[in-house]
Amino acid sequence: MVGVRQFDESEMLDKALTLFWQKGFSQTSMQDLAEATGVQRGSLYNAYGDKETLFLRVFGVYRDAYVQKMREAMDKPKMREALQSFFEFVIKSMRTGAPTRGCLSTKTAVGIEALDEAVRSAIRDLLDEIEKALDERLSRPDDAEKLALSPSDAARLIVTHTRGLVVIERVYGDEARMRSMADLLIQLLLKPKVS
Amino acid sequence: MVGVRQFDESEMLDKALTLFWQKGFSQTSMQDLAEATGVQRGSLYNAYGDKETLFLRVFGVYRDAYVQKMREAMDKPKMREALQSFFEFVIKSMRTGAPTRGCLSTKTAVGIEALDEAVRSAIRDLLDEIEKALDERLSRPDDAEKLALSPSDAARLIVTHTRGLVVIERVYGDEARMRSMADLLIQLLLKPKVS
DNA sequence: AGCATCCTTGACACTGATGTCAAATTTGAC
DNA sequence: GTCAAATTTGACATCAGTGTCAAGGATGCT
Repeated sequence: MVGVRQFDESEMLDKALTLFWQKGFSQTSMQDLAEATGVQRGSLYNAYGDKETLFLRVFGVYRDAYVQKMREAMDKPKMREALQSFFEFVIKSMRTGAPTRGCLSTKTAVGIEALDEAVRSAIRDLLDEIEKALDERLSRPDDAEKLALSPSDAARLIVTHTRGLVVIERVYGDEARMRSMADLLIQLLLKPKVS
Repeated sequence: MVGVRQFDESEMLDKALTLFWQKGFSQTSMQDLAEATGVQRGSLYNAYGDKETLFLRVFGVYRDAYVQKMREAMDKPKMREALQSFFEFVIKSMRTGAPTRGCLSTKTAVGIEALDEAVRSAIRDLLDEIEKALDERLSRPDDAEKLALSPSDAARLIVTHTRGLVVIERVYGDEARMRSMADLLIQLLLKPKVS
């Protein structure tokens, strides 16, 4: 290594993530990123080639952190608590920041029109991971509650539902409403066991 | 009336709607609109002032047509059929075009970052109308099926769920998956009446 | 210390967007 | 037919974005 990178990559990616999350992919310019990260535009182009490649790198950071925290949230013995905690994490994640940042993957999925395959597939991977984590958690038997659907069906339904919450957040900005929608779904999915 | 408009406004709005729906608000330029509608850019500026005002006008057309067709779809005697038909309409609406156009209101809601109040409120109105129509339909008693939630809760949950379907459509482009998610929700909401 | 290599920096070319405007044109009303 | 009012038209000003590049600057290795 001779000419060596002057900036801390991980720090830069974190700051870039904050910005992409806040503003969305299309509406974040390389100039914005340069200002927010303290790294010159030219250096970013030198390191990543173009905006999309940089985004994909940032998205990887986002995804890893997101999935890990989500799994932690769901790691509770009782199924109902696990689901409540899952939704709490999901909602809190969107409601952070001012203005609230929403959901990066959804913003990207819906915002980019010519969703090129690399980005689309990154988002798909994330949703697949979320679904998988849910499926695994829901497959654990629970003494007190019985799932109204198969774990895999329930997992998919929950994934779809969380995507809906994202949109509700954007349109109404009403956290109580989001919680209420989450509770209703849990209520439909879990029936107390009849002994 | 002295200097009179040369273009057919309703025809123009229809074509503009097609374009906005296909490409989304941000990614549709006035130039694009001029080409697609056959009306010069200057004329559009003369008639509407700016892009957002034109969009709001177009969105009105979209909304009226959407709500009307949705109400028609739900106008079936049996609740289950009404819901199936509702979801069929929603899904078909998104899956039209090549590439499929998705959902205009959601694209706009999630795509525009600095969602100015006029646009945000137009979208909110539409979702409110959808919710209201669902609530009304679900409030009709049904001989054979019993709703697992109150009509108003169910209506909101369905609205949220359809927003989720939009995102699934964008990410997976898988119509079968969308139908399956719709069916699962119907299944959870409707229990055959126990006599 | 010197060098090769990579990074950084600022300027640049290019493209495409929005919104403005004056001049030309159309057309209903008298 | 003439006129006034609105629309149409094409050119223009302005701005912001992406990506490129050459020159200058660091820095690890020998």
